[in-house]
Amino acid sequence: MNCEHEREHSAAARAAKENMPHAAEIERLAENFKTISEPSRLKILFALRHGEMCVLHIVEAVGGAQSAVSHQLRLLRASNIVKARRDGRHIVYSLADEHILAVLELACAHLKCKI
Amino acid sequence: MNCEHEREHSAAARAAKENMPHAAEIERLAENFKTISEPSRLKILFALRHGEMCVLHIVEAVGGAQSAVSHQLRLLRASNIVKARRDGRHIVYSLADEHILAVLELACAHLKCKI
DNA sequence: ATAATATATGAATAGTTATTCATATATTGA
DNA sequence: TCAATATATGAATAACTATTCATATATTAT
Repeated sequence: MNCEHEREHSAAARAAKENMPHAAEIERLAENFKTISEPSRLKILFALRHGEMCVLHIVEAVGGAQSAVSHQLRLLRASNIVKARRDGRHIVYSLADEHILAVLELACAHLKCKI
Repeated sequence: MNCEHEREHSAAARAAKENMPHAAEIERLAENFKTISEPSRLKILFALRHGEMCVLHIVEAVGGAQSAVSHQLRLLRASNIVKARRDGRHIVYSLADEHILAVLELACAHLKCKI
């Protein structure tokens, strides 16, 4: 490249290249963001703000088909965004850790929207 | 539904339903997360941690074709995740606000990965 | 053991998206 | 104005994903 900003910005470019996280970490991050980037899955997370719930209660809260919700829960679970425990014939879901809500709140702050 | 947890969890389900953010807000949120859920775009954000950069410097830092980077920058810009200003024949990009890095750091904390 | 309830899953389809290639636009210097 | 540099964009293809439908698995009560 042959850019006049060479002196000003190429140091930033070099630092950026040297400190770039490894591909595997970036892909894991991307995977996680992708998991929370679908409206139906976000709804599930907003629902679980109000406490743990079994699948049919989640279906009640977010709408849609049971099968669809189950598929989405599987993805959320695979990414460790929600956790599940069995209670009798129910599977009770809840948010996996405190980072989840914090990320949602930060994103809402960025968008200046109230949740 | 006919679930034994009716008494225990249905209050949470009702609260979840009543306090569910509007569809438009959820879609805006999802849109934003989707934008930061692709490895190539994440790389750009990690690059811009080190300061503002013009497109060719970003290309240098993250790799890939100029055209691809430009397309990705357009999406990041449309979601107000990066901002751009013209400086001569360059367009200089930077992170749009302090929430961006904060979200990345929270996500990294969740994944227990160091960035 | 059987029926009923709760949840999960495989396959198929329809919709979405990243990348590439070729080209267009915009700015500067000669 | 012309050439060179920097960035953006339209179209096409290939890869991915959400949803639906049908069905499977697991648990409990009778």
